[in-house]
Amino acid sequence: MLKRMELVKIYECLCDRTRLRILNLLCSGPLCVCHIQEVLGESQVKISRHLNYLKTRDMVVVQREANWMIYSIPEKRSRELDANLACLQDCASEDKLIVRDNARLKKVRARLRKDDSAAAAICCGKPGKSIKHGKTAGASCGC
Amino acid sequence: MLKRMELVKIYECLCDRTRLRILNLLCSGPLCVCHIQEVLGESQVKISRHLNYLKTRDMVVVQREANWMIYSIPEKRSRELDANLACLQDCASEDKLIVRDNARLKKVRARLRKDDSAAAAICCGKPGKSIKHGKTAGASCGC
DNA sequence: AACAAGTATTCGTCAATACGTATATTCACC
DNA sequence: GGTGAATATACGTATTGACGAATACTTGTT
Repeated sequence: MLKRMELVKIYECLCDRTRLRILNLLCSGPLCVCHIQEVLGESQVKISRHLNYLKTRDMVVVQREANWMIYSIPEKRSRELDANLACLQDCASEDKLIVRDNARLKKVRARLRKDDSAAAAICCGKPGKSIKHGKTAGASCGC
Repeated sequence: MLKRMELVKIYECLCDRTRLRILNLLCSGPLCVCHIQEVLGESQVKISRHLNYLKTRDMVVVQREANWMIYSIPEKRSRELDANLACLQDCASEDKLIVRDNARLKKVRARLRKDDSAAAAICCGKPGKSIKHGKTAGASCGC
């Protein structure tokens, strides 16, 4: 009956390790599910479910890009969300796991920047299989 | 098996409305249970249980003062806790309930400062009943 | 239409938490 | 030792959330 206060909603999203890691990643830009999955090393179901949890609480927004769902932190953010994400970014650097995530993400992003088609081969198709995408820009998920 | 990361532990404490309100109050100084109870307008059991939750997670420390248990934010705080409490203080002013709590707390504290014995009559004994405490400093819980 | 890749949902289960009621504990004072 | 005030704990219950396994959905390609 009591409307959950905005702040509590934010903390509910942050109080799970996996969601915390996801939000930390998204702070550096939009990502598709498979990249989040790759960086965190967690199962697809787990990632997807936590993303849904975040989405229903307006902590992230989604946008379809061909086969891929690109998740990101919303452009318009409440002051509370902004402050807490900043705080998270500030504190997260103390945590080993987060640091590792950031390092992995950096590699992934570098890989994507370096070569779009190579990126596609890894991101949007398993290595070893020859998947070619036509229309989609650069044949990558674009995140 | 996985040690809960410090940050998650903090967010777990913050993700409940009542605990959030309690921590907000304690940010302005130590308080005994009955004062927290008075300000929040919640049952004693509820307050006590949430305080215990916070205590077991090292978010608050306790000190007995005669009949009263004085809860406070620990002197030594992790960087994460410091940052998040600051963030909380910053954000909390947006929330009506928190604002109301702060106003009520201000009144309580003013009342305590004004007259120690009067404070005792309200804080540590129900008004109308004549309870006299001897030894305890000022006959109040001292928070 | 069939297929494969990326992602979401359903189902069943298990653990954690929130809360009210009742009861226990601890302390100061008589 | 008994009493009352302040606080904590036990018990029962309802809710929520996390997770794995299996399955469904959506889209682009052939």
